[in-house]
Amino acid sequence: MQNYLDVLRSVELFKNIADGEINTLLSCLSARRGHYGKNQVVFQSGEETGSFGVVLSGQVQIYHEDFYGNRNIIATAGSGDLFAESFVCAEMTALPVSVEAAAESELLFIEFARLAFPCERACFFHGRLIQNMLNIIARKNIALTRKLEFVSKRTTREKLLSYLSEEAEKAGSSRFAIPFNRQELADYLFVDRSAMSAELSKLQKEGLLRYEKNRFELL
Amino acid sequence: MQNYLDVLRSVELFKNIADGEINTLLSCLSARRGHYGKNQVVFQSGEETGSFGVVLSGQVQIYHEDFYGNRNIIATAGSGDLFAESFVCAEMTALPVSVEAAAESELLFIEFARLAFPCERACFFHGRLIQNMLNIIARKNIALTRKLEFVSKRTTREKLLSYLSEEAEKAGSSRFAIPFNRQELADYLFVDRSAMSAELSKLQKEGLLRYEKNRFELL
DNA sequence: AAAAGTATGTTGGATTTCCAACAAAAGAGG
DNA sequence: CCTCTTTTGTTGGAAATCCAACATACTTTT
Repeated sequence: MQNYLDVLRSVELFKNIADGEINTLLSCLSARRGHYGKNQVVFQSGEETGSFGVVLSGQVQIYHEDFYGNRNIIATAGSGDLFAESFVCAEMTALPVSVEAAAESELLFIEFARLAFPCERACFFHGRLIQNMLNIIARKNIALTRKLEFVSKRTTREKLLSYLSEEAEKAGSSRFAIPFNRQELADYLFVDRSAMSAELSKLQKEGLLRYEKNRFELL
Repeated sequence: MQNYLDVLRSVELFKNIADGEINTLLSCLSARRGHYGKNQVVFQSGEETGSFGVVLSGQVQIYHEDFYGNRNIIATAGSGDLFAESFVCAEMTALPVSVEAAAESELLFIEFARLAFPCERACFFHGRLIQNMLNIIARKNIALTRKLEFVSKRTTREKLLSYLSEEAEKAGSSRFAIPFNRQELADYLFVDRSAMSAELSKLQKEGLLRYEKNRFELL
């Protein structure tokens, strides 16, 4: 695992755990490592698993296939990210999604039970780990709720304004930068890029907004 | 607290904790109780709090006010529900939302730190509680992701089909009942009720679907 | 500096939603 | 059984989105 120490250090789940402890921890958790080729299936929908994953290198795609066989990409996880952790923490019996390597990937699997229940050696980090996990999932929760607030709006204009207004709030200023380019923002808000671009122009013409690249100002 | 024992029993956070233990637990957590009149503010946006709430009776509304002062209702919590738990578990410094009593309510407040860190008496239930909390938040997470998958679709038709297709999958059958009436479903999918009703008729006419009341069949 | 590639803005027509108003059906209560 | 209320379905016009295509500006590469 030595060669992935820099990645492991950046994994939020291992926050506040000293480098020296990570190896102990991984063996206590009996973490397994696996190598996956591009497009190789990691988890199959319907499968039962007590383990979640950590991406050491490469990238995986989490997707859902509906009744008609359409594949819906729910998320992608890159180096340092967790995947399938919510399902495992919710103690779901069967996975409602599939996971596939989007590129050649090195993955780490950790059993939830090992993480959640103190071991006989009473390793100190179990408490830390479960708290980190709670933190991660709670943050994801907040991000999802936030996004849902934007996309609940009916028009592109309203979506934009609610998004931008919250970015302003977050920045504590009416002038702020956003972490998206136009296409990414459109994807995030589930709208058409060109229509969104047009709406942005309109908002600027109407004097509600000023922008240049990814820097905005609400007026 | 005696008079609320039946509610406390139904609180998911206290799952797998014996009735007899609940009083010990509440005092170990130094839970505070509070009475709120209708429209009284429980938490103010921007406020710092280390406590989350449990609704013992009545109802609270969690909402967000944007740049322009529009109030956005994010959720309502009724008897037995938690509120503000994600923010506290994410260790956010300031609340990004406000909470207000929607009716005369009896609320319970629990400090996250008390819940997460074992006390000097090493009460056994701390581990249980934090695991329950992880479970609750993970489930909410899954529900939010699920909803986001539906509302990410551009047309009412696609939203309906993806929602119904997942309900079918959940039920393990192409015949299933949904927990919403038309208005509720429209609100859930963020679409217009009448347009959705029309789209449902159309789907039925086209032979993709059969329905009656809240019972559906995918074809 | 030229060329290729990427990001953003603009426009018009087809499609879809939204909105408001109304009709029909179902349910609740007296 | 009748009345009142709620739920669901229907319709037409206004508004908004989507889509495709293209123009322009900006970046990166060679």
